[in-house]
Amino acid sequence: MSHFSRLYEENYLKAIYKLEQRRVGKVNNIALARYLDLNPASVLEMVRKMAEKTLVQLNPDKTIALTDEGTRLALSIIRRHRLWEVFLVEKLGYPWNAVHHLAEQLEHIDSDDLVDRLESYLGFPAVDPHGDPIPDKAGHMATPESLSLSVATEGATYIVRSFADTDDAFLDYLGRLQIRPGTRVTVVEHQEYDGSCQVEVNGTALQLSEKVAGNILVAGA
Amino acid sequence: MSHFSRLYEENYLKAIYKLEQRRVGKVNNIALARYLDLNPASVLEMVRKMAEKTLVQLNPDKTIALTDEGTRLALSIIRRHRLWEVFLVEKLGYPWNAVHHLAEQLEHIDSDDLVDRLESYLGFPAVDPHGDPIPDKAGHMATPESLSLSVATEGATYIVRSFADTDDAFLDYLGRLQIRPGTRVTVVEHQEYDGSCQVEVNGTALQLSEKVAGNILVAGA
DNA sequence: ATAGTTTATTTGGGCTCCCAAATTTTTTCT
DNA sequence: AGAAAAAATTTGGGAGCCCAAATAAACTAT
Repeated sequence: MSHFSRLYEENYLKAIYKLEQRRVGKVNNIALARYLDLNPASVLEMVRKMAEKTLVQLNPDKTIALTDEGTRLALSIIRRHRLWEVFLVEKLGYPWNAVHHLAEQLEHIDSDDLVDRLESYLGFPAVDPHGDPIPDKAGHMATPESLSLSVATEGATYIVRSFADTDDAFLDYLGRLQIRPGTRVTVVEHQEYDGSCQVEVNGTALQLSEKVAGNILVAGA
Repeated sequence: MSHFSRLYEENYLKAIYKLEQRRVGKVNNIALARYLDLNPASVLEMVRKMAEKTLVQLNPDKTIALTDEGTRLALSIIRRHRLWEVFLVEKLGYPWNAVHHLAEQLEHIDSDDLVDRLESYLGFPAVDPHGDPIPDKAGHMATPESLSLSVATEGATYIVRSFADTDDAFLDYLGRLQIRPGTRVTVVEHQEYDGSCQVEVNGTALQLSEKVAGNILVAGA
C-alpha cells in the first residue's frame, strides 16, 4: 500500500490534459482549481511538485503545460479509462452512460500489462462506449472527423460519434432521448432566435437546445 | 477523489480477518503490526479509530476482534479479491500464481454491483485460482474439507485443493514443481528425521520439505 | 495615471496515516 | 519476590494533500 500520491498525480495529469484539449482559455492555477474544484493554493503546491518531477512545465506567463512525459502518462490513463469502459459495457452489460464513475476508479490500477491484455481480450476496440477514441499502447490516438450538431446542414443525415461533455445529467438526458454513439440523426432545421435544433431520431422528432446540440458530435452518414 | 481512508481501513480489516483465521496466537497490536509491517504505534492509533466506527472490538486483554460489521466487510473484500483473480486467470490469461498483486489493487474498487456482475459473468465460480472458496453476496463462504499434505496417508492419492501460504516465493516454487489446485498427488512416504515428504506428481517423484508439504492442502481423490 | 478588481502567491493550519523514541505496564525468569 | 525482558502505550513529529485568509501582483476601466 503505502503512498497514494500517484493517484492524486494521475488526476491532475488528466485534468491538465483535458483543459489543454479544450483550447478555450489558458491552463493556469485558476482554471485547474476551478476544474478540479480545489483551492488555488492546493493546486499551485501540487503543480510545483509535479514540475520538479518534470511532469508539467510552468511557463513565465503562469501557464501550465504537460511535458512529453506528462502527456505520455495522461494518454496512458485515458487509454486505461476507455478500455475499462468498454469492458464494463461489452462484458458486464452496463449501460453506456453509466460507466464513467467506475472507470475513474479502475483507471488507477497500475499495470500496463493488465491493460494490454484487456485490450486484446476486448478485440482492440477503436473507441469507447461514448465514441471517444482509445489511444494505442504507444500513446497514439486517432482523431475522427466530426462536427457539432449545432452547425450541421439542414436536411442532412449524420451518425452520432461522441459528445463534448461528460456531465452525468447530460448523458442521462441523452439516454432518455435514445441518442448514443452510432445513432442516426437527421437535422430538420435550426432555429434562429434560440439556436435550438430540430432533429429526427429513430423516426421521432426532437427539439434540442443549443447547448445540447452543441455537445453532440456527428459525422457524415 | 478526496479521502483514501477507506483503502487503509480495508487493508486492516483483511489483515485482522486473516490473523483471526490462522487461530495461532492472539490478534493484538504486535501481531498486526508485524503482519502489516507497520509500527505498533500506527496500528494502535488506526485500530482505535476503527473501534470508534464499530468495525473492531478492543478487548480488555488487548486482543483485537472484528465486529459483525467488520467481518462482513472483510468477507466482501475477500470476495472481490477472489473474483478478480478468477477474471485475471480465466479471461486475461494470467498464470494462476501471478495475480495476487493485481487483485490487491482491484479489490478496492468500490461497487457491490460491479462485483455481482463480475461474478455472474464468470459463471459463479466456487473457488479462486488458488483453490480458495469465494464468499457469496451475503458473505457466506464454504469451507471445503482438506488436510495438510504433511499429515496425509502414505500410499494414498489426493487432489490439491489450496495453499496455506500466499507468499510469492512459495507460489513460484509450486509453479516450478507443476503443482496447482486440482493436481493429483500421491504420497510415497514421510521422512522421520526432517519431516520432509516424498510424493509423486504427474509421474515424477518429488521431495517436499516439511514447510512446503505443510502448506499444501489436499482432499481425497 | 490611479483606484478598483481580479488573479496569483504566501502564510499558517488541518487531517490522515505513518514513525522513532521514551515511557509505562505486563510478563518471564532466576 | 525482584530483576530483566517483552509488550503496550504515549509523546512529539514528518509527509502528503487540502483549505481559508492575508498579501502581492497584474490587469481594467474610468
